[in-house]
Amino acid sequence: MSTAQDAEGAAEGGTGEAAAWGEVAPEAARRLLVAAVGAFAERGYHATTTRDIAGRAGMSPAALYIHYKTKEELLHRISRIGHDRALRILETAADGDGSAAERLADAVVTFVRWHAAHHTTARVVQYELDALGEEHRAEIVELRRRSDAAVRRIINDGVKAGEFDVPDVPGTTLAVLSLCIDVARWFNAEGRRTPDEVGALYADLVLRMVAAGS
Amino acid sequence: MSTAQDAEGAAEGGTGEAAAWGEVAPEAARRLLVAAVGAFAERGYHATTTRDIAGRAGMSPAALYIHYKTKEELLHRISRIGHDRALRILETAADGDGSAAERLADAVVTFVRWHAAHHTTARVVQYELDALGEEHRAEIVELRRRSDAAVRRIINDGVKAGEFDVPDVPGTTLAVLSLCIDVARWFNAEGRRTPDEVGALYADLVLRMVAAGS
DNA sequence: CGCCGCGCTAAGCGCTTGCTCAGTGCTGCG
DNA sequence: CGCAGCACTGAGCAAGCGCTTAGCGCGGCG
Repeated sequence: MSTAQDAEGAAEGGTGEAAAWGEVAPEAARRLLVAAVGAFAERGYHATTTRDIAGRAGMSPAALYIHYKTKEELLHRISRIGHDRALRILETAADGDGSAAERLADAVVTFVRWHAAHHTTARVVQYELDALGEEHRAEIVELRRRSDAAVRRIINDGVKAGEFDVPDVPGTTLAVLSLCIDVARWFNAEGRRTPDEVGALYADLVLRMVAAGS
Repeated sequence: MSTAQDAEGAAEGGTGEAAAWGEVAPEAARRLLVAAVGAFAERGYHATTTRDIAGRAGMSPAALYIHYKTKEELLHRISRIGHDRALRILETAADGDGSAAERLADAVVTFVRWHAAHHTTARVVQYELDALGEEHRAEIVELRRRSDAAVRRIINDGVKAGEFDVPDVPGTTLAVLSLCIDVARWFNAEGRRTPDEVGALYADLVLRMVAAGS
């Protein structure tokens, strides 16, 4: 059985922050992107200067503009890659072949673990949407719509199969995604919980929300 | 029986956005504060200029500095008032005299309804913490710690009374608060759901999370 | 060897930012 | 009426912003 964990595992070989961006080339562009993720996550997009990003990447401010047209394009690249990964996690789980409860638990465990393990990236991806330009934001919003659809599909399947008791499917879908996304806001790498622990806790809570196994 | 709804009701007479800031005087200072809430919620603190705020309040940029020392003080005032209100809602519910399930439902309904009805204010209050200065942030963090304690107290009471089945009380407390807070991010006044509907939906979901009545 | 092309830097342009200050008009008191 | 007090404005300062441009150093090719 293929699980959403496979999607997560296949997406990145290592566990470090930079290792997750292996697909970005050339190396200087990747360094700038990783620097931007760190700066955006720490201070927010608007409070981050191009000098800040270039400095973190060990380059002069002008070097940024050889690889990216604007500061906003950097944010768009980060947001696009992050949303692609998030969507793949959820669609892989939704397309799995277990019961609805198994697929929902798989989706939550993997989605939450990614938000916790990559909470700096996730914070930028989830909370800096408004800083994107009109067209870029529209593209990202479409990806989010598909993420919502994937989770709703699992819950709908569970209701039809009699596994779940969910009076308000769209509302519960929204709440589940909201709960998982907000992990990026509060998760602290120095805290007591590991990403795996948070994933397990949240999967349990979400299964209770849909009243699975009652 | 006194409920958290009383705390919410007593805090503000009307339903409009400006009516919620009745305690702020004089009138010009209140107008500036309401303008700042709108601008911060729409574009974020760092993307908002003092000219923006003054313009919305129908004043010149310099007028802002008669009532507030800095732009950051404006944010602090908003954050302080909002956190006070949120804390009062949760503590009133926690100190109520119903069962743990009733008090938890009361807390969630009222807390969520406030986040939905005042989602512009709540967005600033919940998502612009990092923009505060060192000392101001420490003051606000303490209020948030007390909010967490209020919710944890209700859940602990429910566990002791045998009403709830909660393996991880701190983790579940965190999840409940996170779920409610994130309402401020996605709630849209033009959307299909009213604050009351979201409050009722969320109270149901949270009671399921603590396995009340199983 | 000579020199082309590419990645990068130093310097800086035009503009906006948070914030200041001298001065203006209006309100209320004698 | 006269003037003091105060909320407020017009103009603008120093600093910092996103971004541009001229030119430098260096590796590869004829």
